Amino acid sequence: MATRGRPRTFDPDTALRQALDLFWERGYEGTSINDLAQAMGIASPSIYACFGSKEELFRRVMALYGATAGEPPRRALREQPTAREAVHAMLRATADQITGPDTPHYCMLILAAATGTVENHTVREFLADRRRDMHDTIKHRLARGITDGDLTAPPDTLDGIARYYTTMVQGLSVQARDGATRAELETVVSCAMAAWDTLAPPAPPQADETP
Amino acid sequence: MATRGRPRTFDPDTALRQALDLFWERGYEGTSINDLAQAMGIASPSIYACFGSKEELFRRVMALYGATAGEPPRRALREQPTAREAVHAMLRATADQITGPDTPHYCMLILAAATGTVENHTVREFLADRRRDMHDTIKHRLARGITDGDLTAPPDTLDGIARYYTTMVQGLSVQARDGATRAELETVVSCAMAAWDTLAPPAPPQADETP
DNA sequence: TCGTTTGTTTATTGTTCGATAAACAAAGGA
DNA sequence: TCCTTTGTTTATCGAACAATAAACAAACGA
Repeated sequence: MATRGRPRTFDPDTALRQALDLFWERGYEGTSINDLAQAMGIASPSIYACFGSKEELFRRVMALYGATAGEPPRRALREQPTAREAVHAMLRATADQITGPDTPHYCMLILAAATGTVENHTVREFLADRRRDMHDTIKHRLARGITDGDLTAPPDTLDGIARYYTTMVQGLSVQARDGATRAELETVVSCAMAAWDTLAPPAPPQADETP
Repeated sequence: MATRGRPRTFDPDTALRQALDLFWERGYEGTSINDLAQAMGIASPSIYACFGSKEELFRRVMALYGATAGEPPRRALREQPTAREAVHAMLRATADQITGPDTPHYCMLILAAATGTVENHTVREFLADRRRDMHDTIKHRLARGITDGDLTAPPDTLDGIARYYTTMVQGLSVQARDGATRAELETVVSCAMAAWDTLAPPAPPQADETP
């Protein structure tokens, strides 16, 4: 049972990318179905047939956003050899991402639905959940630093340090939204990293390592 | 020419406070005129007669917000004796403010209109202007620290340091919105202050300093 | 070819949006 | 006592909102 019925005249992935562009620019509530239909090049019934509802479309869009724009900071966190380098690279990747020439200057996850009507509460909480995931991801990376031996912070401080750098990422998004340049964000990142050695002193004798 | 015509049956200041409560909860676009009329206890034509339009009402509300909720952080910045204490107290006052028991857990200035429809662009820029004022205010306080002799940072780093602490304040708002407690914000503030001595070494022969 | 299935097109649905017109009410000035 | 002024009340305005019903179109299986 493969292809019964009239074939679709548009590519859902392409349409999703076009929806992403518009949601990114105007946020969830600032984007109407009519605007979306026009940007996606289809009529509104096709949106509902393919994606279900405005909220479901937005969730699909956010998945795409996470897999594309959200990937560089996450990769930095994952691939850098030490916790310090990982956090630093993540902050720089974030600064890059939110000052790109072809996209709005902020992180969708943070500003696309911060406040709004009562009826859209579930959408805001959906984004809030993803933001809380950011904190967990950073915290786990710090814990890995302890396991790897490149980080010697007291384990009970990890949550606070992770929250501190999460807060930085979220603040950077507001800064970029308000017109801060990439260079200005770099100074902020440098300040944020200046706290590192106080918060997490480097491991003293790093001679022999790697079992 | 004093009081001609029918006297007003409501107190504009009280109505403004009630409008503040609702705008604070739902943001600019999330709050409708009907909602406002109900919360203010008057009919919508009275809103227009007294305040002009939704946008003008919101600007009045934000002035009230700045004079009330916005005052403690500003006062901390103004009244603390050293730049370091001023910034630290400002961060703590901000954390207090955005985790209060009777108000939404975020700063209106930062999250009440982050994204939205094209037609409300002027409202978003109005808030963005006020946020840029935050940066200027902090920067001037740092400059005063140099004049007062309690701060020995290179003058060309003041903008970056000010932007760093502005970014912190803005990030804290997102954290509180997502449910971070006052205690959790305190750990973030501590981390933020850990960067201070690296960024701005304390003046050597200065008498006082209180941890 | 014909019936079934699926997608698109067209035309709306009822609701809510910000904002007003018109009628009515309460005050001062003459 | 009118007349003017100002505010409230009532009833909307046209536009935009998210979401659909119904009619039409294009594919497959038989």
